[in-house]
Amino acid sequence: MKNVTKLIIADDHPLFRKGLVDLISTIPQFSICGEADDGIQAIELIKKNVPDIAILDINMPGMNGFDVAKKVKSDQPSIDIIFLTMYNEEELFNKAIDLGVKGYILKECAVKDILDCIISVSEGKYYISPVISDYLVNRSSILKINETHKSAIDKLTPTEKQIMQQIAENKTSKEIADKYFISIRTVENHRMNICNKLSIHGSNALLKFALENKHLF
Amino acid sequence: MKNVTKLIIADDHPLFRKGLVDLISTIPQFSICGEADDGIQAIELIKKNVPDIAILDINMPGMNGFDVAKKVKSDQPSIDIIFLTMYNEEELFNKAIDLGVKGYILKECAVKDILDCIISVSEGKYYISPVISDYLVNRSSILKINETHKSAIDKLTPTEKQIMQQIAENKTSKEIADKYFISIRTVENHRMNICNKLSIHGSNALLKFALENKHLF
DNA sequence: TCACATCTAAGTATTCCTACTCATATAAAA
DNA sequence: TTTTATATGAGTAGGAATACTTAGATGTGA
Repeated sequence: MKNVTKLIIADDHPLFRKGLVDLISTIPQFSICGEADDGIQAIELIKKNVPDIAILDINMPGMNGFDVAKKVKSDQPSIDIIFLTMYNEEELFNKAIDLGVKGYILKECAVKDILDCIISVSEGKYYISPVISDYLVNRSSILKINETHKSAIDKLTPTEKQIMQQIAENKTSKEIADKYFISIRTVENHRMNICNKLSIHGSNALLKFALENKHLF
Repeated sequence: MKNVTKLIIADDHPLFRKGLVDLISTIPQFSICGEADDGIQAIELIKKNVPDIAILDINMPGMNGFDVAKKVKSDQPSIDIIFLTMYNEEELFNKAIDLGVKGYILKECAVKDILDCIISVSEGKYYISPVISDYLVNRSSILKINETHKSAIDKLTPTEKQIMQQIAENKTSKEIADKYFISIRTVENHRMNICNKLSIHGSNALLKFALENKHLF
């Protein structure tokens, strides 16, 4: 393991950047080998100074954090990347994970969390902000929609819930019928009754609902 | 805010429970008002001693953590619940969130994380283990499958990706055709080409794939 | 006993998706 | 220039889901 971890910070807000630099400077284990105002400057600095970790703001002029991360990952894959962002949106988070980003923290996080993140990543671990829990709890696909549907789901009979489980596993009506030794028409009737109870309409609506609420049945 | 936070711990592994008790005892802010071996005992203790927070193992004999949490949430909803579990599975995690559980940590977590969790919950915040990041990264729906499919997705042409986005939004071929002023047959051809490129077969397979990989297009 | 919910099953019709083949136009690449 | 990839469109076929109606069997609770 290295003695000193070299960091580069890219953020277009000077004040925030200064705060971060000061914070990191209190830890002797880390040294900051560059600061960037925007994405393009970040790329150049990373190429020139070859840090261990690059801390990137997602929202920057010129190239955004994603563009920078993509470029770095293809040119210098050994450099770890931390996203430091204001946006706690699931889409962005998932995209970041897919890009191979090692850390994801929100700017609203406590100072301690930000340091924890940098330390974890420097130790080769992943770190995702605990505050993400709030977005996990608040995001539509888990709670907002579910709260609405949960009561409706309770209206389903045991057999109907069983059918929903099978639908969520992408089984066709025929497969479900064969599995439980009942007529395919019975399964189709259950499907229709479920659709009515849940106020679901349109083609494949049930499959979509079942996939999204899989864990509730 | 209270001065002392009362905790109950339910876990069927005595050694682990002792470790946890010792750990928590080092913090004067917390006091342990009960320990349980199994779910039923946990319920009784919680009813009798009325803690602020209940720390529950998911895998317990008799009633499991979910059963206990459900009962507590309906009888004494003001009591916060923390799940402490060996299982880092998405299904369990989502179920826990839906139950209104405030903390979710894995037993493999660092001691510090476990303390952070209890402190956060005692302050009214949610806390989900940073190590969850590992499961987020490793779980099939984000990486294992995506890694396999990502290369395949790159083979899609821009138009095909556009079609996939629409499919992920649950649009029918007809709706997509109308939106882009092209023939429904063109859309259907794109669908088929996409199916071939991704080696997808069967009814609704494309919809399912699109929903699961929404964020990649 | 009567009412109600649930599970079972079928008839009919429509819409949508999948599968496979063929064809034309265009633009980029070899 | 010839090939290749891409986007466009159509013919034919079959499988599957949705929509709506009707109806018998069973069990539970009032």
